[in-house]
Amino acid sequence: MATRMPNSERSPSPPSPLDQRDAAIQELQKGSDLVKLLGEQLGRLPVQLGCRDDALTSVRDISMSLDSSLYALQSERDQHRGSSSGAGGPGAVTSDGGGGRSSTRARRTTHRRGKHGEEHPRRRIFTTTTPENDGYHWRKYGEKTILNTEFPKLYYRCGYSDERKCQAKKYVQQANRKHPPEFTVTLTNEHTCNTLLPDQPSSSSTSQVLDFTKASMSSPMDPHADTAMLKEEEEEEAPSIDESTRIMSTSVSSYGAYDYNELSPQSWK
DNA sequence: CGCATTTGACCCGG
DNA sequence: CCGGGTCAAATGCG
Repeated sequence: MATRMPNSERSPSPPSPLDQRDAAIQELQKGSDLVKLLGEQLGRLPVQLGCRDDALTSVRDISMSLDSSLYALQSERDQHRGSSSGAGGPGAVTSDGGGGRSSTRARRTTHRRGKHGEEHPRRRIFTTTTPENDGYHWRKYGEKTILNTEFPKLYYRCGYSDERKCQAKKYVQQANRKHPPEFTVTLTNEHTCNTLLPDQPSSSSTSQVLDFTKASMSSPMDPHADTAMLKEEEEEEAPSIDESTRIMSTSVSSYGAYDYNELSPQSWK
């Protein structure tokens, strides 16, 4: 467990001359996150406001734009840094996966990925509080407890990966246990299927994912309203986990500076 | 009854 | 050898 990043202290401002592109990426990330937050805030507004859905639509639009720009920039930087390969992508897909305890196990001699260095697929890492509704259908295919982490990592894959050959994957891991729990979401392989789920907005059923069916919610906020009770995602762990709560005491709420890990096995602990 | 999730086993890279 | 990622049989839910 001596595997620690030599950089025990992450400096917010790297001394090396950052490209304008990197700066733009950071800002875009921040903007994307903020927009997501805005979307949540909007979503929690009373539906009675007719403009709410329109606003949500706009927010979603903005988010997608930001995401696209971010993605493009990151791809550019990625291939600039790594090899000069033009991103062939997972063209040859070996049918065999990892598991399969069948007796007949053909050893996969073909190199799945990772040529000579940095050929890893695109990887977008960000944090959000609502990993469930990003507009895609995800199918969970695994869950693993990561060392030195408090919460397990959940592995999702595009629901149409079979028919549409969509290799998009998504790893979700709870970052902290605060009440608006944040989740670190790692998104790999852009969606090749354009099967975005029915848009949330529109007039009709507004309760697609969030069940406000019985929530009267006369008042916008209840003083004791804290148990949001996420309809999915993340288990509630055993009640024996306490340890010392000294980790990450850096501020509560208010996020002026986010910590974006980029292809680095960094951990909070 | 069909589908998504669960969960232990397996495989691979470091 | 260990840890992370994936598969696929079993189970639960609609």
